[in-house]
Amino acid sequence: MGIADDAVEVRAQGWRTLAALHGLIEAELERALAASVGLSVVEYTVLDALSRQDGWHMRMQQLARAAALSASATTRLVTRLEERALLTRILCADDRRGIYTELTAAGRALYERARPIHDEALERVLSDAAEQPELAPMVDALHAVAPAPAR
Amino acid sequence: MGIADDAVEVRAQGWRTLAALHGLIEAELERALAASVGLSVVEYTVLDALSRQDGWHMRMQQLARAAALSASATTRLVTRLEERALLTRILCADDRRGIYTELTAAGRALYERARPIHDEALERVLSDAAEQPELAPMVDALHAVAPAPAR
DNA sequence: TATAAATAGTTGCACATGCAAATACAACGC
DNA sequence: GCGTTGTATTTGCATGTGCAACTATTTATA
Repeated sequence: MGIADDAVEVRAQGWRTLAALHGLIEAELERALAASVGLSVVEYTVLDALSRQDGWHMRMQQLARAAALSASATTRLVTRLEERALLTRILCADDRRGIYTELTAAGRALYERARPIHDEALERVLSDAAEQPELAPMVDALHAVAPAPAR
Repeated sequence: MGIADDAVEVRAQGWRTLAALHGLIEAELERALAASVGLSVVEYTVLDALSRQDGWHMRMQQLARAAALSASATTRLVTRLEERALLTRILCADDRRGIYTELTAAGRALYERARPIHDEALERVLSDAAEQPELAPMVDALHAVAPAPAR
């Protein structure tokens, strides 16, 4: 087995590790958010993305990219959240194909309530994961990403 | 904003990055595997896990953990693969609740055909990702995980 | 031995997702 | 101006998933 094959095997192993950590985190966030505020992880992701726009709206497509969803899934996700009065659709005048979404007051309030739950769950699952030798390097890398742009 | 808040923000940002990279890789593997051998990523994961047992069987539960799926999803996934004659269920004599699964010759053959496709797609998507500054540290970490146990 | 508790796997059901087709609008070329 | 092409979003449909309830078997307890 040459060094080229080794590289392939290392990548495959790394991908399995990444997937494992991703699954672990997502499952824990899912559990915590569902139990406390009745949100799924994707739903939280949308509220988070919108709130990070701070009062400004987002188009469906941006939302789709932020949530890593298809266009159709995004449509229905937004519909769900709209039915719960957490956000509103806003037809935009300058490009009448486009649709903006914006958090309602209730949406912002629920997000504020969800965020500490989310953050604590994330911290919990990451400290757990850091103790598993095969996951630890991935956890370290997660902490070492470039900081978010200033708010 | 204190250093504690910063840590929270760094974790959140790291998690978004991890999720983004995960989504990127999964989408590309999905595309490549579906197009060439008609397998989904989870299906490939199962064949891979079974083949890595090299001739030995795996219980449903181990498979569920390896694929990060629920027990019920695993049942149906195994059923799908069994219907395509890629693996077989084997009732085990010593614990008659348990069910082992094993690759068939066709399953092993398809896996051998899928593996280079998978590995090339993984390499491709990782080199692409390595060029995006916000993803690069994560990609490096993926390459730095502990090597798999010798085969 | 009999009965209860735990474990492995499967099924009913509701639901979120992706793909492809449809709709509505914008932008470009003539 | 008018048709063509491209883009944004939505809907029909098929499918994969998780949860909870169920069956079969093992293990523990009295």
